[in-house]
Amino acid sequence: MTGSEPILQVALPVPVRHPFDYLPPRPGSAPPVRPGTRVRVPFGRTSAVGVVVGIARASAVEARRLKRVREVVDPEPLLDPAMLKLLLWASGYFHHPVGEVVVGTLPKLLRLGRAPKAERTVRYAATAAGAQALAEGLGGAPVQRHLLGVMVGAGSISEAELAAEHRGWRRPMRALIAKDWAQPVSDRPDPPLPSDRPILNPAQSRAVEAVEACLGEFRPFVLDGVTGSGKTEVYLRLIATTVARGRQALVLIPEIGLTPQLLARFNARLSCRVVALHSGLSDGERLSSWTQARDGTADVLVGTRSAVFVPLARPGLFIVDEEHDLSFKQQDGFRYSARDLAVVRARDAGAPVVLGSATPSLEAIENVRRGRYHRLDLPHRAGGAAPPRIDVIDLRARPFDSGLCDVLVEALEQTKARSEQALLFINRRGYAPRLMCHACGWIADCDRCDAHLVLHREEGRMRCHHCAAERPIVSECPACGSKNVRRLGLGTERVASALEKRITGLRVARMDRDATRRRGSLEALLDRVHAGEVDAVVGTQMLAKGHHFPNVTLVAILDADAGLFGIDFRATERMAQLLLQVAGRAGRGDRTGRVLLQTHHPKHPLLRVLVQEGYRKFCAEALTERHGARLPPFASLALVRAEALQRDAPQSFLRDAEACASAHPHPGVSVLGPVPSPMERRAGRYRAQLLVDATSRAALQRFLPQWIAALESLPSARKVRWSIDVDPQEMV
DNA sequence: AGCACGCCGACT
DNA sequence: GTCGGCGTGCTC
Repeated sequence: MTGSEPILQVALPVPVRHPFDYLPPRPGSAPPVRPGTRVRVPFGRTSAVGVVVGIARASAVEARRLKRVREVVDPEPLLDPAMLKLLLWASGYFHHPVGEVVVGTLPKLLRLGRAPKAERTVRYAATAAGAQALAEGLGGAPVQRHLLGVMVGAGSISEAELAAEHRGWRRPMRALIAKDWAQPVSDRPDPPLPSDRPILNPAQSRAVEAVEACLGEFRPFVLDGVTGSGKTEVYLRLIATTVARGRQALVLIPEIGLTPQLLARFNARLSCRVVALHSGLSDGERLSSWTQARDGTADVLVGTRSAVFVPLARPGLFIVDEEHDLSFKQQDGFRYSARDLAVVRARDAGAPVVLGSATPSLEAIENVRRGRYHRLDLPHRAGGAAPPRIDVIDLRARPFDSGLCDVLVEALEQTKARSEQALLFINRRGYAPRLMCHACGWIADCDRCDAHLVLHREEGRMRCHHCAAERPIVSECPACGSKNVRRLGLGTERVASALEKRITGLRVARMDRDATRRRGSLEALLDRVHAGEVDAVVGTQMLAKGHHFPNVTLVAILDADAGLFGIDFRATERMAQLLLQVAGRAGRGDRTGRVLLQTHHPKHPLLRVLVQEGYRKFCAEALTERHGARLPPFASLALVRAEALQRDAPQSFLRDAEACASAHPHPGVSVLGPVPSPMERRAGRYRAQLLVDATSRAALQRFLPQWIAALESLPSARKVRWSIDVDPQEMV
């Protein structure tokens, strides 16, 4: 169909792989709508906000079925060509519907059609009278005096900071304002003066100089720095230089609870405007950060993976901290890799990208070997602290109780005697991961998943860690009536309570998702550890991630076996990274640390190489293995997952999918499966998967588009929910 | 994703 | 006789 009017191709937030064609709002009249502009369009029986992604001269849809754009939302395109290009590229590469990518990654308020707007943050400051009243110790309730003190100390304070000081701050603030002791101040604060810069060590200087020499051109760097070697300091210098040259920096960080600490450090050190984007923000705050980054009123954007989709007015530097971290890959819906997209963005923008980690991913290491990425080493801990000693403890030869062997107990007692602290790592929350009848072998299982229920003693419940199921704890076997029901295995709760019994006076804290669920409880726990009110912390993954505990000199990994025999080919890589990240918590400051690693497999080759020869050697061996097995980074994978309430539906769909692939073979592409997922039933649904193995990204991307089109028209596809995961990180 | 249409069970 | 269950199909 060819018409005289242009056709607007509009991405709408629906799971449909193509954009929808519309006619412009008024024939001829209004200025032409450019790509990147939001429009409100009639859609089915309702209306929707979408983004114009292209303009065509003709449409494949019959002219009489074309509707007209109802309203142009943006006077100027919301998304610049660079961001639109990235989004369309991501939609194509990860094979996710264009509307869910282009519209779905916008902040909620923009999705709803609101104008981009930098929220004016309201701040409060003490008046001169207030400061005087405080100095003279004049009346006022304790909370009022506290808030007054904070305002006098900090100059001014935002609503968010006030909420952190005191939850019900509004009423006392009103009282202070009524007495003319405080007043709202409208404008944003002046950027703080940078505090003193630490002197860089030679390795840090070399890293900074190497990247600075490339500002203004695309160059990927891997900043390989052991824990405590001062990677953040390198970032700060690079950001300062970038901003001084009039450019912006984007810093991606993993999804962990220490964004506020990192932001505080950035704010204290950078004399420019830093905004954040993470899960703790309100919709208004998200819109504000987005707008400031896009308009260039902010110089630095620090955020978790979704921040990779925020436009920048003057992009100059991209940083991905802890690039090996899994949280950069979205695990549902639009399964993108923020780390890889940051590299694509840097290339498009002609800017350097720095991928930092103490334990770089095998992909990053291989890219260095091929000369595509440039490696920067920070081999020494800042301040010259010695690396921790790692002792492998053979559990086979030794009695141990609740995960605590004699060597560990003794080490804990010595640590406490020296008034130092210990971290104990166990990758399972709850009290015991199984409840079993000793008489008949019955085990408490989830009804809806292929998983055991985990006993949570404090709550008095058994909970499934894969769905919402929970039940009260039974003391009698429901199968045979025996009272001999035993709690098997270890979780953080059990280890913590065993520790308290075993070592009298030991002050134990727990750090896992259960213990830190409440807002602010993680911060409170960290404060207690820093204040020395805790001798030992028992925790999960969370412990591994970047918290600074200067007084910790002992780290124990209670069950190093868990990751040695995983089904996922990446299990050992993950295990190695986790071990080193946890071990990195030991011995900061001027004290040497010690790491105890409990295992039943002390001779396991992974442990031996890792402990005796280090991460580099481990990676070299792992890469040799991957090369032999033709696995990533020497191959490119995609995973099709399917799930359904009927047991056979996922497998029969995937068998049809496999048949489609075999009917049209592609060079360099093979399809393996289908196989049931490692946990076949989850939340009441049966799941299966099909692996696509290609010799290269190019081969994979040549194969996928037409194959996916074929899958969409399979009758068996309508009996399942299916999705495709390009470059899958987890095979679950 | 919404939101309809469309045929089969328990209620006024 | 209706209200409503969620299977199936479409949205330019």
